[in-house]
Amino acid sequence: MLHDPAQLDLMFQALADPARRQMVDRLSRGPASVSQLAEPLAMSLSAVVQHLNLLEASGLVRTRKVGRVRTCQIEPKALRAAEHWINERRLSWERRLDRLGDFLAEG
Amino acid sequence: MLHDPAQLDLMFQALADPARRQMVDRLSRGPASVSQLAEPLAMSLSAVVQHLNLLEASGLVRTRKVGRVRTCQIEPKALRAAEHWINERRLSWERRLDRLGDFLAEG
DNA sequence: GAAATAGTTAAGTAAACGCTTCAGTGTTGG
DNA sequence: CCAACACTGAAGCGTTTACTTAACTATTTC
Repeated sequence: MLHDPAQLDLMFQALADPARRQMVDRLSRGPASVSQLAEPLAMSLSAVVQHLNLLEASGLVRTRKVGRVRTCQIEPKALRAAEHWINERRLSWERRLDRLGDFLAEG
Repeated sequence: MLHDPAQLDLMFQALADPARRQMVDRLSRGPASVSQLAEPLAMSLSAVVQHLNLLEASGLVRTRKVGRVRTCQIEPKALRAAEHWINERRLSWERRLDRLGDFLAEG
């Protein structure tokens, strides 16, 4: 589910925006309400909610509403999926370089 | 240089587009010319060049022109920087969960 | 040196994005 | 019950993005 390309697409798109990365950064230190997420950002609460909805649609953040406050959490599994995508490509490249090195050393 | 927030911004922005990720994926298997990068993509060569310029500006890809062909390579250091950003946030969250578990286990 | 190749650049366009404001909804405290 | 609180949703607006086409440059090849 997490490795499906559409979800990956949403995740990388979500991470592309500085405000959303700042929100993820804040959430990495612990859960927060929408207002708490909004506090350090120089934009309206409404804008923050829109960013939050994207983050949630991407799977990077899970939220839960109790009473009138929506509490937000990071979803580490989703972060790991994005991490993994990058890691695989980098390793693929580095392994290729290693093989090339071995080949040249054999000469 | 690589951890400067502006560069990180460019990297995540570059990775946000499916076509550009496909190009990175292709390059993870070895160097390629612009035309080779373009071949599997359903868009004009011109569009591919524009994507490539973004990838290069972000630091994710390095290119070098010899004669009339521009050869492209992945820059693993840049991939690692993006990977690292995500990894730090995920670990921060997971460490927090661990401490919480320890605290509850102590009771 | 003419034609094919490989890429570049500029201009234009439609759609997506990131925001704003404003008018709500549901929740809680006094 | 009513005011403050914590969001939510829709409409609108200027900017950026992802393309396109077309005209161009520089290099090979024949």
